[in-house]
Amino acid sequence: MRWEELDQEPCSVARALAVVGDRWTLIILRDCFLGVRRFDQFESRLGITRHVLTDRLKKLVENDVLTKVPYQEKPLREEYRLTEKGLALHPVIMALVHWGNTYMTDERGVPLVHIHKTCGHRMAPVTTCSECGEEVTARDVRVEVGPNWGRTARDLI
Amino acid sequence: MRWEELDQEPCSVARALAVVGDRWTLIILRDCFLGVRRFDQFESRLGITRHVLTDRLKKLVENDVLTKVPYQEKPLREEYRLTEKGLALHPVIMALVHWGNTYMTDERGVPLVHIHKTCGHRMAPVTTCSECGEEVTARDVRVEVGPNWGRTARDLI
DNA sequence: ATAGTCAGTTCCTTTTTGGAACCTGTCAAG
DNA sequence: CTTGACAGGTTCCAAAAAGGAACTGACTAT
Repeated sequence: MRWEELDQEPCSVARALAVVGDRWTLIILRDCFLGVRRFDQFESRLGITRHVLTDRLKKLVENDVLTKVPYQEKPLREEYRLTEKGLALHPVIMALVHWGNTYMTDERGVPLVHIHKTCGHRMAPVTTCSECGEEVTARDVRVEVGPNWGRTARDLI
Repeated sequence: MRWEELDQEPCSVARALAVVGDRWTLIILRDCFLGVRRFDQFESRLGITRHVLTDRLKKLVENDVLTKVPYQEKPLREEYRLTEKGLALHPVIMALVHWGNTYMTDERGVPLVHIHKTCGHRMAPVTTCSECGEEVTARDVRVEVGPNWGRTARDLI
């Protein structure tokens, strides 16, 4: 399988990763969630090369994760903003931050903390079940193939 | 910034992505959570080239996300299993599946569903606050730099 | 008139993938 | 005792992607 064919796979992870699964995209999105919106801000913060940045932003716009919004005319300047689809990636980013905070810190402690505006506390994201509200871990979940997907060789083991 | 320098960044997302942020790693981990353990299973399911697979598995073992466990001797054969650190990535994978299910499905509907063994229902992952238990969205969270991290140019905007 | 800003594009080099073939140790069948 | 299969790689080369630096174009400020 080539990387470009990933979006046709019968798996939501594969399809999601076809959009956000490359080296720089999730870091660009992290910055979006921190409020970065302009090309040169992304460039100076990330140290990414300009044409890779151009390419990734274009793909994110094509996939409706970001939109270009003009913030001035003459000359036309546009900034990149998260769409609803893009905002919906927030749980992914939070889960990554939490994992990094838990397993990848050095002697200086956690670099970033999340504050829950509603309750005011420093928080960690907890993944819970939409049906019963209990916390969910890897061992509590079974994965099944969706109803309209025959059990093909690649669906499961 | 080069990709290899990412793990020194003062950001947990960057550090997490230094380990799992490349094209294939999260798809390999998806398969790990589905129970795949052996080299040739990964290869045939993913269609990944063998030396890229070798390299990714090696990096995951080096970063303590997977361990090699012998399942036979003569000849020695080892399988790859998730460590606790690896299992802790489950919320990331679930969040990606949920996002893919929400935004990337075609007319055949969702390819994969999660069943919560504890309550028996088909579930969606909900990210909640560890302190107050309420659901958390992107707009409810403020990100702050950790206490031992001075506010350097790249920390925030 | 000169310098600076923003958002790219172009050109060229280095690194990383893709694809296929080959290797090694062991067992099992004919 | 030769052949084939299997598991888990390694080697080789061509193609694709990323890194790095310079250039462009449409302005604005000094």
